[in-house]
Amino acid sequence: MMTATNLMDNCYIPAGSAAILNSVPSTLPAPPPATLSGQFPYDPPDTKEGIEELCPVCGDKVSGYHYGLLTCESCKGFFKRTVQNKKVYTCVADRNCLIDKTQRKRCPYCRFQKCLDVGMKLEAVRPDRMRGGRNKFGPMYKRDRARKLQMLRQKHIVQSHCLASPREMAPSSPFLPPQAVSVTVGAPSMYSTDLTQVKQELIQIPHLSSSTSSPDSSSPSSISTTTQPHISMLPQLSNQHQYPSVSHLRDHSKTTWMTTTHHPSNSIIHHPTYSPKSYQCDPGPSSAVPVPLATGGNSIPDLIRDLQMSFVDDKEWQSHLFSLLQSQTYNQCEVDLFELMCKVIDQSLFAQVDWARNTVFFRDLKVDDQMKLLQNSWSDLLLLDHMYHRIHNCLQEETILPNGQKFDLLEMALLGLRSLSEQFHRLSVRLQDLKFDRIDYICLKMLILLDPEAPQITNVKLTHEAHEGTRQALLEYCASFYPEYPDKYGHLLQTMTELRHISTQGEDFLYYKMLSSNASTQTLLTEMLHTRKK
DNA sequence: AGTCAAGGCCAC
DNA sequence: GTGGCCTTGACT
Repeated sequence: MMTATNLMDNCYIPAGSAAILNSVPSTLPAPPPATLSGQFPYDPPDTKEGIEELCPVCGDKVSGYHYGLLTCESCKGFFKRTVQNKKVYTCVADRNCLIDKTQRKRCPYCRFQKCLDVGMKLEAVRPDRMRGGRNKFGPMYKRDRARKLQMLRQKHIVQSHCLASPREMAPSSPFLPPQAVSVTVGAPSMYSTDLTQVKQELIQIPHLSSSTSSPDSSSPSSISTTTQPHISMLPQLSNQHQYPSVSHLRDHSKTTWMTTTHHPSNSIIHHPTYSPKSYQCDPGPSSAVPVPLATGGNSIPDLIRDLQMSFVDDKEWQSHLFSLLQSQTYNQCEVDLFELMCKVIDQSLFAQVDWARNTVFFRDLKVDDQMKLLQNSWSDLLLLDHMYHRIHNCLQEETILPNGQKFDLLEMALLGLRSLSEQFHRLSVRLQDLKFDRIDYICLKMLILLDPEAPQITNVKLTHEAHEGTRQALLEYCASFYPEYPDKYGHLLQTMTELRHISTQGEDFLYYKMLSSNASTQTLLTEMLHTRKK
């Protein structure tokens, strides 16, 4: 429950975040109707046209930048009153009330929650109530205006080009779907339709709260704990924690977390509209295993067939990644890239948890052992995922976020340590030389996860048997399908040693960077980092 | 002097 | 309590 005393505190944790974790998200305002700019496409758009948007909280007309982003006058006033007067609201329903122009007055609790969700900044409300003047957000507003104008101009250029030859149009980033280049005006129209659809597909998916950033924040210490919980894949946990901790997972698991059956939507988030350009180089259906012809009539070992069942489609993996990035930057003028990286890694960890708990062997282990195994392997798994998707699905090194910022995907895979990229590339080349395929990837992930030497696991026997079984299956597979690579199996295992070498350095880097930046310890990521260093 | 994002005012 | 309009004042 939101309290008066912690409202202005930097560490304020929105009361609704936990509740929203497993509730139906309130919908974003409906996209504005498709309209044609008067003289489009012959006149360039002006600045004003660029901010003709709808309030991200209620969908009313925007009156300007207020507390960090473009909102309407009423939400501005509401946010100000709430923060200044330290209002405490409660929701009489399920903390997931629809907030739109006509219903925004019904539930102040959900309205304030949504204000925080979309990125309104508590710190922009002045404690001293001083009038007039400018605050630190001024430059951010300016950049955002410039960026919106530029995007609008680009859109007009692309649009005119598209009208001339629609088939030649290609999105410039995963966040700019072909549909975005519709005949509409205003930035939200470029994304809100997509997000609404995404959110509808996520109705069953529990939420994770997350942070927005201040424009000048260069370290997580300046994170304001407002949330953007619309898109997430997390189990609901404590009210007290912005993020669930591993220990929470442990407790919670006894009721729902580890015992729930796998639902595809829990780990697979469809992004309905965009299509990353990286797929253009995808030679075929990514979920179809690129299996070479077996010699001597051999078939894929049964175990591997079972393992394949728990793996999401490759395209959906990327789709999920870009959905996360999009949701974390939607309607944000500017985000702190380090903070964003940590958030995405953190949520990737939950995806990793979700995947692992549905895999053979692992699901038979006790929760404590499951946690130990994940703590032992998460960074290797993250790195291997990126490496695989880079090799087979043309995952880009970097991407342009919806707000125009550049985000380094490779740096994220390296846990922030960009200097490891050369080692990463070398290892990628080695794997490519070994004809590293999807089954190799699946087996290696399992071998990394089911490490019988992981510290403090109790059921060493089962873990060892699982590891041995997988190892044997991979060995058979390599021998049957890649006879021309006599020691493919052995080389694959060697690369895993190198993989760990890279991920360990990344972990060290991230650990000390987060430590020195006084980051929140209430994320799964920080908990994983701390656990490994204990 | 103009801009615009803060806070304030007050009819509803 | 809400929300449209007003006042303020740093910044350009």
